[in-house]
Amino acid sequence: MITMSDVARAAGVSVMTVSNVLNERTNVGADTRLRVLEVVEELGYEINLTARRLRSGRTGTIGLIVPQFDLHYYGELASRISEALAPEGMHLVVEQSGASRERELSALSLARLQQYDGVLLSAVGLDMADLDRIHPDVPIVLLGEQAVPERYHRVRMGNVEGARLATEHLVGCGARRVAVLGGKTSAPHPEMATYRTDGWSQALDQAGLPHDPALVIPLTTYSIAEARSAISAAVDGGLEVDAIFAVTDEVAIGALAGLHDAGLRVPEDVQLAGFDNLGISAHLVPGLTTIDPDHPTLVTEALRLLRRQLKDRTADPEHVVSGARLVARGTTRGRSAP
Amino acid sequence: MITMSDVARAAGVSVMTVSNVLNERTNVGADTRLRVLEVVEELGYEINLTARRLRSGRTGTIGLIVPQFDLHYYGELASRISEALAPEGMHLVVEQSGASRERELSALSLARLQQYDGVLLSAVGLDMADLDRIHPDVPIVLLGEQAVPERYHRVRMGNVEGARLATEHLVGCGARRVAVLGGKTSAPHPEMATYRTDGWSQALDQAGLPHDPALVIPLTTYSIAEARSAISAAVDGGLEVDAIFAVTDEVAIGALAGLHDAGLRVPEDVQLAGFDNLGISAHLVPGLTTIDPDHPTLVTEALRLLRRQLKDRTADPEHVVSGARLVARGTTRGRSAP
DNA sequence: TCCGCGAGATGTATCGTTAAATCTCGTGGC
DNA sequence: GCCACGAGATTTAACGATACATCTCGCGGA
Repeated sequence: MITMSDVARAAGVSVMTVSNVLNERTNVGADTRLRVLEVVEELGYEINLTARRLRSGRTGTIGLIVPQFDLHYYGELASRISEALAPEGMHLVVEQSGASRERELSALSLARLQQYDGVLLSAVGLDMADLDRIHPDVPIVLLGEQAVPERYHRVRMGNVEGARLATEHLVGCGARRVAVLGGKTSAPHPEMATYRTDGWSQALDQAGLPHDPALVIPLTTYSIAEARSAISAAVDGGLEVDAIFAVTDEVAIGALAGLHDAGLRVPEDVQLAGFDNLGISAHLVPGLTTIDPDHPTLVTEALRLLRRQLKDRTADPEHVVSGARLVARGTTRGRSAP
Repeated sequence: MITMSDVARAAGVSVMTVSNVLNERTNVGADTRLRVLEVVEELGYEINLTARRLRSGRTGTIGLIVPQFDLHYYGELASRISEALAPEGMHLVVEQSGASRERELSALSLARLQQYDGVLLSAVGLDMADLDRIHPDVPIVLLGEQAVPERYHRVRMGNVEGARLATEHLVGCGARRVAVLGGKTSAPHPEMATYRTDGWSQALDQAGLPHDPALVIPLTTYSIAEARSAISAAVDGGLEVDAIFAVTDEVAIGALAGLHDAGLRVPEDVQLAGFDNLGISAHLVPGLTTIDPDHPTLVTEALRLLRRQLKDRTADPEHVVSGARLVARGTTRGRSAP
């Protein structure tokens, strides 16, 4: 391994001068700078980021912690963030916390957090108390829906509003019995599913429709496979619905398959709406009606909050909520979106 | 920040003893060990991985570099690898190289590679010459299909064989004009698309079917959206086919939508087969016939090759090819898979 | 002539940990 | 009673970079 002192020796200057050149600091003569750069090139020297980090604290790397790589939502999120950071010379690495409280806590250990200049955390397994226990010296922005202590900076979607829009749309398209797939009416701590179920519930109230508890179909992993079998089972079990609000697009994809298994047509027999507006959702057959949570704003805002903390550790925490917009497609019988 | 010497002072021992305790080394008395652990707990001390890495070289972290987070294949890959590493106490972080040569090279800079104990590289933008130029001191295993210098350890799928199986299956189900979506007949360097096109081509030869160059529909990003519009455009342009072999499932999903746009039914008018057996493929409507590249083996073998290099830097390079298996589902008219 | 100044370069201490060498005893063999 | 031995603990010197203080000069002003 070639170090800075190898370069310094070869260029006939001090280590400090090499460091100054590479960090574009002042007080280096033009000719010296050139000589150093030549030698760097010639020896193929590259800086040791570990050493720099230990000494200076800066890493140039942002960490994103997500529950699962293979939920499409997180893949898209990671991709967007990575692209947004690239032009600033920052660099994203993604870790999977595995959706369990235990692994999420381990991903949030000081040891692991220290490795980043900042962390974007999309937690699901942690509750308020866990988050309260963590006092990292690294800027963190929470992405997500669960309740969090005030001191955290945070960006989230307009869950209740979005779910209400989706459900209203289903009702507006003639639905009278709207199930919520992945719904959750009570939980020790509010989270994505409870908020979206609230929105569903509000829309039903507003429309004067009853909400039969049988219409809430719970899920635990929110995977396509689980959603599919849940829907199949529900229909086989005699559940009668004319519409389904799926709490995520991933779940809606499973519902599409499950309804097909049960011999029901979408949207003729049962209408369907999701939430997230995944890239794939526009390309399903039929196209999935869904809620667009305004991904670009989510990303922009999350990075803005992060940069703000990077500049000023004591910046006041901010909670940002992105707007929700309905995207009507083939799984519902309404007119197309504007 | 609390350091080891804070712990040492509080426990009335030397820093080295704390280090010995935390690293479970011998020559520490039982009572001393307990006292140290108590103090660690009490102060909430966590090791500084950066310092450890600088001194010892070990990081406990494996890097996975993929072109795009939002291609479903890579999300699933990352998830599988992450789960496989967890029980060994190793830890996966994923980076996106953005599919461009430039960004891929930057992800492979010594500086970035040094951060990991080992690297799994799923490169697409790099050619043989680029890979030949890189001489990292970190164990690398290449995952993927392009031609690579002999000295690299590598795991890949049975591309040609798989593509042949898929195409044979289509032909066996009565297809006579089989297009290859995402196909590429010539390229400066062989890659995923060329190998799979070769397999398609072999199957046609074997069946005595001509391969009209118009049947090769090229793509550049292999995204769902691109595939969809390519198929729409091809059909609108007068292309007549009774089957499509899509080089990836992602592309097949786009084809499904594109065929629907063109008013063609699957599998009645046009049969369809993909490659990769993504998680979602079983849950499309109709279910996607595809090639299963044996993901578990791919992951197991990749990690085996990595561990082998971790143990012995000079281990002879190995090239592993996983087996391909047809999974017949609703997009083709054959009997179901065994 | 002398001093102050600043550009250009260097020296030194340090970040927090670990490898390797060293020190300190109590014990058992002869 | 002496010495070898090894468990238990400590000391020392890095790992490769950077922050900060310092040094050297040539030059212009008093």
